[in-house]
Amino acid sequence: MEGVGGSLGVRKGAWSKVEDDLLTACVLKYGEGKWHLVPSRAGLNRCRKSCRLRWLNYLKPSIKRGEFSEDEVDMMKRLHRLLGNRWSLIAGRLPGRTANDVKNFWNTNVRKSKVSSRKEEIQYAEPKETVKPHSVIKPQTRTLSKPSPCSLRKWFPSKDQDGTTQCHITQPCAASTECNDNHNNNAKDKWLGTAIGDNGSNLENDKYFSGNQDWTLMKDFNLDEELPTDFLIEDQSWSDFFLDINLWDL
DNA sequence: AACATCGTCAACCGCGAAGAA
DNA sequence: GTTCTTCGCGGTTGACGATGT
Repeated sequence: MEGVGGSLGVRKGAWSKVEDDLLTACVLKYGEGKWHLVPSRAGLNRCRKSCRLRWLNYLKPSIKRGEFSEDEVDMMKRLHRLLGNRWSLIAGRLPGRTANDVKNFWNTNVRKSKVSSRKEEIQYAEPKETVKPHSVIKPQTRTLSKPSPCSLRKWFPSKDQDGTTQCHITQPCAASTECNDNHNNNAKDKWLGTAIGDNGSNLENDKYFSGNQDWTLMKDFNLDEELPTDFLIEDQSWSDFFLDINLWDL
């Protein structure tokens, strides 16, 4: 792996202490971001991607080293069941852990243990009752074509007069024409990140899905009676949907 | 001691999304 | 609307140390 790689003469492979020091000094001075400027600023013969990765996965001061605690592993399993291989989202809920750490840990420890210990997998990955195989939640359920106008946290679907599903906050959403099921993955991620308390939000916050005062206590709301069912995927109720993303119930 | 195999984890690659031009 | 650039992500690779034979 070591050596000068590529036709452009950009260095690849393991990082030296000197390179680490240069990169650290650069990021501390200029801050994270603008990675395309980092190699020249730091005086490194590395590509921007390599610089970014080295910082985020190894040099960043907040990174926690050492073994994963039982709690972390437990949380990881729950989140993985919820999110699938969304390592960055999972890592976001594990302070100090990077997506790469989580991914590596999962691929080595958890996967391995699943092979040798089918029992534990059943405990985490399958419902006790043999209903349907539990599918990993992919936020195709209700996503937004653009995250901003619907505001994601404030957004909520309802049926309009002509029968089309629209987004409403306290006022009809400005982007209502885009609020059908045709939404992109980034919005899904942001929405889901919001739903699980990304951005440092509190999972226990009962008002999490609010934005409209009527929805302040979502857990107490009778979802199935009040919400439009045409927004749900087949054979799913709103209760099912919100149940799925209630981490505290996992 | 020598070799083979396994496990870990840092690093690379390719792709898609988003924003700017 | 199209093209280009940048960023961020997940999948994969490969170096290297540990362990087994």
